Amino acid sequence: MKWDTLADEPCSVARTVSVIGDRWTLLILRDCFLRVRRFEAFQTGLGITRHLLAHRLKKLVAAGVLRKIAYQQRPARYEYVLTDRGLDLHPIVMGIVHWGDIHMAGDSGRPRLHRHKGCGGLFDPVMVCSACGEAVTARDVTVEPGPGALGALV
Amino acid sequence: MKWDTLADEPCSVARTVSVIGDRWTLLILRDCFLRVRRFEAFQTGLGITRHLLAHRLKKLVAAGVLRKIAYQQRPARYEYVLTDRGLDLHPIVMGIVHWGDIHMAGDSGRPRLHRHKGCGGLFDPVMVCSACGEAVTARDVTVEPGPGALGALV
DNA sequence: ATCAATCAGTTCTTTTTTAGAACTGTCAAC
DNA sequence: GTTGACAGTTCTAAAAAAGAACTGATTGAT
Repeated sequence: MKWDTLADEPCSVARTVSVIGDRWTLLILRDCFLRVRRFEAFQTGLGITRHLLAHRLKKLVAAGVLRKIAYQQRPARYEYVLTDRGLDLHPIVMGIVHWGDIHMAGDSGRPRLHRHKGCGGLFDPVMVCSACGEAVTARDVTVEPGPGALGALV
Repeated sequence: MKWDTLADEPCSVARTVSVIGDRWTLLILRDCFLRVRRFEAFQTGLGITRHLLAHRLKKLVAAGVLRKIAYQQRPARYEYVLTDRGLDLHPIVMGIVHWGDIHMAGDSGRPRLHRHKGCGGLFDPVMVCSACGEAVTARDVTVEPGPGALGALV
């Protein structure tokens, strides 16, 4: 399988992975949600090579996840900010954070805490069913082919 | 930055990404949640090279996400199944699916549907606040250092 | 008894990607 | 007019992945 064909698979996981399924991309997105916006800030914060950072940012812009906003002219300089499409990745990033908090935090505890502006409390993300509102775990879910399925389920 | 140092960063995203932040690994996990268990099934379904599949499975077992269960002796043959730790990745995978459903499904619609056994309905995953139960979006969240933070926030 | 098939890998070479460092160009401030 | 900030680009070397063939244990068919 070639990576450029991944986006064409009849699978939402494969399609999403074709956009964000790369280690540096996920770390860049983490920084985006932490309000990092500029090339130098990404580069020094992450330790990514400048070459790769330029490449990844370009890809995220092309995918509609980030957009460039000029913050000065002469020389033209841009900030990279999340689009609505990019903001929709928040549950994925929060899910990643939460798994790390639960399974990878050492004795010193979790590195970051999240506060919900709505209620003012510290919180963990909980996944619930859009139909009934109850919390959902892996064992509560069955999968069936949808209209966009082309063939076998797997 | 070397990838083996990623797990030691004071960041739950980096730590989780050190386990699952790779395209093939995410696709393998998708198949795990779809009840794929055997080497040949992963390999033919994904089109991954056998070399890489063996490597990724070994890594996931070492990380405690999958475990090997013998389904026959002579020759010894194993199935790879999700541990509890692996099942906890479900919200991440569902988040990935949901983003693809919303942003990458074409006119033919989403490739797969999910049914909640609890209520019997088709559903989308919704992320809510563990403190108040309300739905949470990116704009509703602020981040602060936790006990495991070693230094700067970003 | 022999042959083909199944399954889970391993081993090789070639190609692609990433790391790491240095370089370019535009401007502002000193 | 020199230095420094910023946002890249361009190299080469090292690492990872692709692609294909091979191993080895066993079962079932001929």
